[in-house]
Order: sequence, then structure tokens, then C-alpha cells
Amino acid sequence: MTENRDYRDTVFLPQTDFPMKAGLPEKEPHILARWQEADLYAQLREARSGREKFILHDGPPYANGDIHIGHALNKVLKDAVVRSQTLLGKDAPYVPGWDCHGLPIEWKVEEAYRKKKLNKDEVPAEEFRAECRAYAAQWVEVQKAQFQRLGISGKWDQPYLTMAPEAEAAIVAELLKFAETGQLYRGAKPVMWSPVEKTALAEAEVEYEDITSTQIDVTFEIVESPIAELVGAHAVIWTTTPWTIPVNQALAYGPEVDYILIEALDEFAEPTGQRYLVATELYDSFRSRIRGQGNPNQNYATVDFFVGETLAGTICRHPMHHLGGFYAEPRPLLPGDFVTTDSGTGLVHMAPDHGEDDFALCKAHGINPKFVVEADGRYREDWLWLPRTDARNMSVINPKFNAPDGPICSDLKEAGALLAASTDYQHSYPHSWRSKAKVIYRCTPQWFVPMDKPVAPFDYPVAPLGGIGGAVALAVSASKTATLRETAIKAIADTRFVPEKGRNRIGSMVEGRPDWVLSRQRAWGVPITLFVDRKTGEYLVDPEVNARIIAAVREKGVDAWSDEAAPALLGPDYNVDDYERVVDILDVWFDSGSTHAFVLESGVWPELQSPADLYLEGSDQHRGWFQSSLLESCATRGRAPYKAVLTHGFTMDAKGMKMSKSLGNTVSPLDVMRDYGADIIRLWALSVDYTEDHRIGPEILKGVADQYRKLRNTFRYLLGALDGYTEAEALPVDQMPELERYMLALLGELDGKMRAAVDAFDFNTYTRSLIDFCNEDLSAFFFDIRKDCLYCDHPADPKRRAYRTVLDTMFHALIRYAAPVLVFTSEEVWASRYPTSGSVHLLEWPVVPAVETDASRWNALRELRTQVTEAIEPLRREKTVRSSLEAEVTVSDIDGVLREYRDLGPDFLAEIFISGPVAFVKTTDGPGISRTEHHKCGRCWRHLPEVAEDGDLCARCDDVVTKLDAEA
RNA sequence: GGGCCGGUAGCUCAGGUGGUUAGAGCGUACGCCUGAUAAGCGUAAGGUCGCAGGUUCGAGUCCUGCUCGGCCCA
Repeated sequence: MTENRDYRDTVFLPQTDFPMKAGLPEKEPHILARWQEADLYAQLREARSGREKFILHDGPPYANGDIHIGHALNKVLKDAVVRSQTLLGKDAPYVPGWDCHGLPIEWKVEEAYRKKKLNKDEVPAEEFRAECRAYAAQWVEVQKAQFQRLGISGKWDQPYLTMAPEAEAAIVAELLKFAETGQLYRGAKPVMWSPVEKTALAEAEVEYEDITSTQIDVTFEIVESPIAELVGAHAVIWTTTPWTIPVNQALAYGPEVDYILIEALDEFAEPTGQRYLVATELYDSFRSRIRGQGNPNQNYATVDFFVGETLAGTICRHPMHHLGGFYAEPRPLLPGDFVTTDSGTGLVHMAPDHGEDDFALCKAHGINPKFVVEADGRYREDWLWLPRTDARNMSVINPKFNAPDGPICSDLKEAGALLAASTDYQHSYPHSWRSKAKVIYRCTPQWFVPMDKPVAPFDYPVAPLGGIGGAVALAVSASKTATLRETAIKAIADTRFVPEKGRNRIGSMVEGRPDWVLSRQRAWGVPITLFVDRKTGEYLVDPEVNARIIAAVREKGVDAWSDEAAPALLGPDYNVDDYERVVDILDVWFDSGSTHAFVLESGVWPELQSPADLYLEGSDQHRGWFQSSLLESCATRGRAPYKAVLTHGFTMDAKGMKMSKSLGNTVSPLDVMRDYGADIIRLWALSVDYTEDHRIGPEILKGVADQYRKLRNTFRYLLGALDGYTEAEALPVDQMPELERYMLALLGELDGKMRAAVDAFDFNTYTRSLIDFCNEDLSAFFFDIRKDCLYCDHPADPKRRAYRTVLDTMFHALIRYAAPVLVFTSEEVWASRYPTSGSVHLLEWPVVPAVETDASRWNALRELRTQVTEAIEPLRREKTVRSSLEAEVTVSDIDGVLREYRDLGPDFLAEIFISGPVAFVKTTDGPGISRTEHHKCGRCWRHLPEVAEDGDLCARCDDVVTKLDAEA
């Protein structure tokens, strides 16, 4: 051989068209279009028909606005669950849904009205609701497209909407089940109320502004007390809402607060007999207010001190007790934990009609609201003091009404009960977002679901439902009654929680929650379809009437509940004039709490079933959907609507801070898809620990993109290395070299991890295990070692065939593992190898051959390999050795264990080390390295003794090239 | 303010029932290869395990307080 031939042509390099660069933002939409064209979701249903089902029931997002990162995380997790269960061979249909009723949509529509100078109240309710419906429908379409772009697989052409008439009818049917089992009652509750708009307001509709109010100090004469010296003294209360004094029903003290009894002194420092009770800590500020009333020298003598709790049993009378009736009733002093010494007098006047603390404390002591202030903010006509008919009556939020010279203060002064009044108190006060007018707390009648009323589950007639919501759980033992709270707590115990801590979270909430307030004074929602007997106040329970109501709603939607329709709904047996038609709508949580009924049970989606295998939402839903669904189902079916509940944390910014538009630290999934692609968001969502709050940011996304590239290149290598591979080349496992058998064993180990991760919904471990395997076991170990074999051995060589057989097995396993995560890329990879064999997502969990290997031997061998590469490093640094193939290695083999590796094949260790020849020595030292004296084979670049000159062929290559030349 | 949850290398995460110098992958730096090449391989540096007390022979791991952050309430 006189000149060196270029052997590049005789080397089998990986060959593939699969590009290294992903270009996901451009590529993904095309892949998505192909799926939609082929209706992949329908194909999947067909393929899994008859299999064991796995039902993930979708919690409906609110149909308003573009999706945010929280939506993306939630839907990707759901998709990963559905896809991984599908991969296991189960039939896992996914019907996405939307929550469509409710305030935020009402607002948006109202806002549009205002821009057009229209008044909502002048628009017919039906028309207004139609606009809300259209608004929601439009956002459903937008979000649908965005979710699909994320690669979420589901029945997008038939989602469920809470505003669909069938859904509205089913929700009504569920409500009527509560009515029929006596699980509804009308009570009262203070709500934020705008007298200007004559409507209740939600917290979010209220804005706080600084205002200056009248502040007054009012005395209540103590008429009874276990403490004798208090009788005849006056308890002093302080308030900034004088208008609530006419509705006062009690006083509150702080059990832990210290009080002082003082006596006013006259100008000669003589006692006047006027004694007042205030909190010790607030005595100074109280006195300065009195002095500010033109009594700059007013002094007091201390009479005694009391701890709050000793005031129990003390009773006052109202300053206007002379009016008789309501005002002559006793005003007890009640213990209130909410009483502080921040301001006022440490004694708080209680008007259960107009404060939450007031309401709760009074209710606990059997004192009920009086509903004195009407919707327009004026006292009602029959009220004793300042009734509507009084010329001085006006809206209670009118500053003049509350002024020191206004009717209330004037009358109090006349009664000798006004110690001080001034118009200089600055504080923050709630105003209507819309009208900017002040709002008040006002008690209004509301509908409740009792948590602690014993009911006999299922022992009641059920309205004929005609298919919608008709599937009611079979009656179980009706002999034992249980409260809703008890049933719910039992259901929680019967449910699997992932992570486990969710059980405690929802459990403590259900244990402590108050009765469920169902009613809202709103327009866009499902009506509380009850007729209330005007005489008895009882709501009508008649299965036939209920059936008519349900049928009407199914036909016309929520508009079916109207005054015009009332006679027909009631039917001939009732006189419409005897009944009040309830006009409140349902809390939207009742809507979504009923989805299990109208989605899982209705038969509209026959592929679904109830209870669901899994509900999966953010941790805020412990108070939301998880709970409303639980309560709704427990009240009507006696069990939870789910077998398992999975909760995820919230996505924070890169620093762990909450995202907000005002901070400008939001990350939009739409932007990430545009810049990186949906597969990157998916890989991110499935890499983080979703059980806790987790982060996203530029650095994190860059890291995720790196991980993605590694996976992509692994597949690219597999595609290239498997170029031209067919079944005919496959070799049985028992004919494979030890390395191949070891790799198959590792794959089996990985397979076990992946299955366990799917069962635990632990996608973090799932993706990590996959990536680590690609990095450590494949790229840095197996692929690297077998590079020589792949490139240089003859295609028919059993070793090369074994290698490619294992690569093929690896490919088929890894592409399936990757499919639920990298939905687009896995399809791209699959299509690159199998352009005509359908979607990768139709495949099932890989069958991995069970192979036994000596794990401890391989662990020791890999440890030795690490030592060898470490030992080569210094020689590389000094440039003695460049490629590891130039390194000759001696390894210690005192006990002769390594010698058995020789049985594993010629040059076995050199192969594993990717080094030059390996020799055994009897020392206790680590591996020894020296530069080889052998020449470099011109084809495989290994340094071997038979190579006479650099560029000549080694024996193996000579053999291969000869064969190839002959075959050519 | 209350209930619940969390804070381990630059990033993402492991660290049964407390026990040798706290681990992995990625990234970074440096080097090798130039026949996976905007790829592949190797080596190295990086952590007072949020802070402070306490229990213990010994604590990332148990207790208390604090701090920061989160969800839900008020």
C-alpha cells in the first residue's frame, strides 16, 4: 500500500433527514393541522374502545380572556395524565369544558354598554343575557384554539359549557334535588349593598377610598349587671355610621380587654353622678373627644377597673327606649373576639343588619336582623324611629343624615345620649366601582344549604329528569341519617389525594365551613327556580312542577324562568298569586359543582362515566371546585364525584414571586409558544415539582430548551443509526453481547420507573428519568462505546446487528415514553422513521424484553471506567494523549476478577473504556495510562499492534473493506 | 390578623424511620474529538441545606421562634 486510501466512504455514519434544529414554533401548527385533519382524537377512541376506562373530568376554566401560564400548566398536566393512561392502553376520553356564567362576564358586557351610553337596567334581561352568552361563546373559541395549540388532546368539537341549555336544565334539576330533600333554607346575611344601584355587590366590585365621616360617641345606660356599681352607669360606644344606631340590638366587649369605669367631675371637681364605661387603653382618646366638644376642662375620676369577661350578663337599654317596642328591648353586652383597642371606646355597638361581625355575634346569641333599611337605603315605612314617612328620612349614606346636626344626632342629643359628634374622622370606606357612591352592609334574605342538618340520603322522590342529570346513585341504606358535613368528611376519607396533603387542606375547610350561600342577586346565571308560599314562607316541593321547570329550562335556557312563564310552570293546581317567584340566581360554584351530573352522568358524552377517576386542579380549588363538587355530590348522591384528587401549586416568576400585570413579571404561554414552542412549555410543566409552587423565567426556559435539545438529539442519533434497519437484521437477545444485554436490562429498569411515575402522576420523575437515561446511559455510555461498532463493523456482523436491534428496541420504548410529554416532536420523530404508519399517539406502552444481567458486575465495571477516564485526563492536559484511543491502560486485577471479562469478548475492556489495549497488573494502584506505541488504523482510528503504519488497516477493517469491495 | 404549605449548588430536582467528606442532570469554565459537528466525550469549580435557638454523642432530616414566599380566609 503506497498511498493511504480515504476510507470515509466505507464507514457507516448515521444518516437521517431529521433536522437537529427543531423550529417548533413553525413546525407545530402543521403537525396539529394533520392531527385535526385525521381526527386523531376519534381514532384514539376507536382504538381504545372497550378497554378499561380512565376518566379525567375537566374542571372548567372561566370563559374570559386569553389563557395564562396557570391554564397552560393545568391543561398540560391533564393532557399528560390522559396521554399516559392512554399509553397504558386505557380508554381515557377527555371532554374539556368552560364555566360561562357569572359576574366577570356580566361586568364586561356592562362595560360595553356604558361605552355605548346604554344603561343595563333599561335593557331587557333576556337581551342582556344573550349578550353575556355571546361574550362567553367568543372566549370559549379563543381559549379552545390556544389549548389545542398547546397540544392538548380532547373532544374539542364537543366540549361542555355550563351555559348550554341542557346544562342549565341539569343544574336546575340538581338544585331541585336539594329542595326535595329539604337541603335548602332561606336565611339572611349581610352583603355589600349599593343603595344607588339598589343591588348587592361582590367584593371585587367594591373599591376603597379615603373619606371623612362623622364620628359620634353614644351612651347606653346599663340597667342590669352582675357588677352592682355598673347599674346606672353608661356604656359608651363610638361609631362612624350614626345611621346604624336606630338598628342597634346589642353591644360587644372584648373578653381580654381591660375596662375602666369613670365618673365625670364638674368645674369644682365634684362628682356629677355621670359614670361611663370605656376601655382603659382608649380612655385618653375618649376624653379628648369629649373635651373637643366645647368642654376643654372636662375631668373624670376613676371609679373602678374590670376585665372584659366580667361584663358578661350586663344589659343596657337603647337611647331611644322611650319609643317602646323594638327600642324597649334589652341590649345585652356580648363577648366579641373582634373587639380591639385600636380605636373607638372598646365597646362596639352591634347592628346585625349592617355588619358581618355584628350579624355573626348576634346570631350566635339568638338575635336576628330586622331588615330595616330598604334597597334604596332608607328606613322602611313602619319603622318606629325616623320611618320613611318622617320628613327627615333620607338615604342612610347621605352625609346630611349622619351629620352632627342631622336627625339622628339631634334626637340622640335630645335623649341625652350623645356625648360627642364631629365630622372629622378620616378613614378608608368601600364605594361602588360603578357609581362611586358609598356602599353599606345590608342584611338580605339569601338561600343556604345547611351543613349540619341531618338528612336521610336518597330517601326521597326524584323529579323525572328525562335523561339529563337523571342518573342518581343507587339508594343505599336510608336508615341512617347524616349531615352534609358528615357525608362530605366521609367522602374525603374515601378519596385518594395527590399529594396526600390535599386531604388535610380540604378536610379542615369542610369541617369549619359555614352553610353554603347559594343565592346571588345577579342576572347572568342559573335561576334558583323556587316558588315560595307567600303565607308560610315555605318553598313549593312538587315533582310535577319541578319536572315542568326542568323541561322548560332545557328548551329555552335560563330565560324560561320568568313571571310570564310562572302560571304555566305552576300548573292548574296552584294559584300563581299565592307564590313568590324567587329571582335570585345560583352561585356559579353550584354550576361547576354540578358538572359531574351534566357531563359525566348525562349520557350526552356516553364515553364518560361517574364517579370520575380523577379531578386535577390548582390548590385554590380546595375551596372552589373540589369542594363545591364534593358538597353537591354528597348532598345528592352521598359520595364524592371523584375517586382521586390531584392538586398542583401555582406558577411564580423566576424569583418565586407571584406574577401580576402591575409588576410586569408575567410569562404568557402564548409568548413562550411563539418563541420556543408548545413542546418546551410542556417539558417545563412536566419537569417542575407541581405539588408545590414553582417558577418560570428566561433562565429556566433556556434550561428546559437545553434538555429538549438533548432529547431531540438522542432521537436524531437513533434515527441516523437505524438508517436502513429492518426486522431481518434483528438478533435474538440470547445471541447478543453482554453490553447489549446489559442495556436492555437498564431499559427494563427504566420502564419500571416510568410505569411507577405514571401511576403516581409523578411527571417530574418521569421526565427526569427519561432525560437522565438518554444522557448517562445512552449518549455518554452506550452510543459512545458502540460508535466504533456502528461505523466500522460490517453490516452483517452479529455484534453490529445486535447493537442495532437494541437501538430499535430503545427507539420504540423511548418514543412512547416521550410521546405524552413532547407531543409534537415525538410525532415528528415517528413520522421521520415511519412516514405512513399513523400517529405515534395511537401506540401503546412498550413491551421491553426482560433480560437478566449481573448488575453488581456492571456497576463495578462502570466505576472502573470512570477511574480510567479520570486517569487519562492528566495526559490529555499535557497533550501526551489526545484521543482516548491513544491511551494504553493497565488495571489492577489482584484477585483476577477482571480476567473473566476477557470471556466477554476480545478487547472487551478496551471497548468499554474506548481506549487502546488494556493490560492487567497485580498492584493496588489505580489505572495506569501510557501513550500507545501502536499505529492508527486508517479506517477505525484505533491504535492496534497489527497496524504497521499510521493509515494502514487493522485486521477487522481490512476484512470489512475487503468484503465491501467484493460486494460493490 | 387566622388556617394550611414551602424555602437543599446558577437552574431543575434526589436526599426511608436523625449517623461516614450533602448527591444527580443541566448550565458554567477548561480540555479532547472533528466520521452524531450550532453535535459528541471528558475534567473541574459551585452548597454556612432561609435565619436563630433547642433536643441529641450526632440534625438538611425532630422541636420552638423568626424571616421570606405562596394558596385560602378575615
